[in-house]
Amino acid sequence: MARRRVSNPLALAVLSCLNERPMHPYEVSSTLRFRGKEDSIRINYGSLYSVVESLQKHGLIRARETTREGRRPERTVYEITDAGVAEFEDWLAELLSTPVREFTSLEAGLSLMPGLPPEDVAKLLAKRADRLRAELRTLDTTLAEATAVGVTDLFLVEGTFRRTMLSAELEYVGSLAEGIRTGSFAGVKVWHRMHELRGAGVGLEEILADPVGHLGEEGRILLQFPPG
Amino acid sequence: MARRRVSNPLALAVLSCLNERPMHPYEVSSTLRFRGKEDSIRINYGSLYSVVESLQKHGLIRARETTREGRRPERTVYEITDAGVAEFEDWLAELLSTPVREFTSLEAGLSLMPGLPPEDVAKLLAKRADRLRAELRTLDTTLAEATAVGVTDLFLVEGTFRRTMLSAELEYVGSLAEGIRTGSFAGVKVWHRMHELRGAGVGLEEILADPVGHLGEEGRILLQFPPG
DNA sequence: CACTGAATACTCTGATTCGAGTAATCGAGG
DNA sequence: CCTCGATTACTCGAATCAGAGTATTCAGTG
Repeated sequence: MARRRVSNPLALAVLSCLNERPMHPYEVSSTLRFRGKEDSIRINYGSLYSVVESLQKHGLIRARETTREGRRPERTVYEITDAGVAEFEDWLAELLSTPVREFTSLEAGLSLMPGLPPEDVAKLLAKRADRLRAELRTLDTTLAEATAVGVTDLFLVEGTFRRTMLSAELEYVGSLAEGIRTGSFAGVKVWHRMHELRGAGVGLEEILADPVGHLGEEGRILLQFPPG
Repeated sequence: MARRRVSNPLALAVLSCLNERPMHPYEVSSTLRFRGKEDSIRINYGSLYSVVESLQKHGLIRARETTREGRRPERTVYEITDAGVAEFEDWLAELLSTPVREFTSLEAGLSLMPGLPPEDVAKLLAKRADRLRAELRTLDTTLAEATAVGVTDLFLVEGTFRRTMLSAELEYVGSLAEGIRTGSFAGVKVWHRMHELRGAGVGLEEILADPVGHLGEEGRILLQFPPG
């Protein structure tokens, strides 16, 4: 997605609004907010105005008129260009069809989790599971309410997608927490022993220099695959 | 996560390395690469050096010595401070225990998908499903190979997590594509008709001004919940 | 009819991020 | 012994982002 002139998804949302009819930036942001898009696309003023300027610079939108009512700040109404329509369709098609590697904070956390003792990690993950369950409950009631009022699947798609992903995360996190707690998760013993030694004042560097000596045969694995 | 002085997850990875032993920045990056962390944490030089500087500025790490071999650029070796260790543990605990709203590009795409005709979207999503299947195959062989060499669960956790999430996404995307194709997904008819009219030269603005007139009773929903 | 809080409509600045670019060293091959 | 590509070790600048801050209008309240 780096090759697009304007890469912020907010720009796509702007194009989507202007594809409907000309608007001024603030109207774009209110429209998006009203339609609940802020739940799937980060909207903030700083980005909005720089994104609009950038879209204009690249010929994807053009200023139509600048009006001023009373002593209010002036409003510039923009309209989409043909190039803008093409970019909108192409970009949207790409977003839907092409998975991109996204780095989540949980992945970062998991990849560095050996930095905390297993008992702590198990507790932290269990807490996360609780919070995920709470989020899921909220989301479910929101979805149920919307359905009750007659909103169709089409407008709930972001919500149901989020539901799917949250629920997959919950299942993973829950069973991981359990596996660490009960020790069924392979590697917990060495992991635990490592923190025991550290607590006793042995440096990580020392342990890694001679894992078998400090941790027994199970530590051998660290020679090839050091922890994070 | 905005309240942390240094918010880039790369900073956490740096702390994690320095928690092991003092290193110079480039060594940190090689270590992380060698351990495969670049798959879960974005590592790039630009960020690395500014993150290191920022960590130093906030007293979480400190420069230990600056050496120079021959005419090579000089290397500054950093070590973690007590405050740094505390920050590392606290931050890691937060990452593991607290879900944060993350905006994925697919969510953005889904929330704006009414901008393309349903037939196109169904095809694009089917393509995505294919690509997800391919990614899953690759990931599965990687995991199988690692297991075969004796790597324990502990060091495969990022991979198995990614597997879970990919597979949940695949299931959702696959069934969404199918639902749109077959019409079992509620709202497809109106959505299709809208693009038919647009193709015939009717503006979106016009349609939205009188949805029932243009789309029949099913268009009524647009009065309350306009599309994206 | 003065006051308050919400909504309108941006502007500005500092911080971050990215990735291309630079420049030296080292080992392998012809 | 000379060169070529890989590795080491960063530097720099342009672009982007975030979000606090500003200034005006308007609707409702006492």
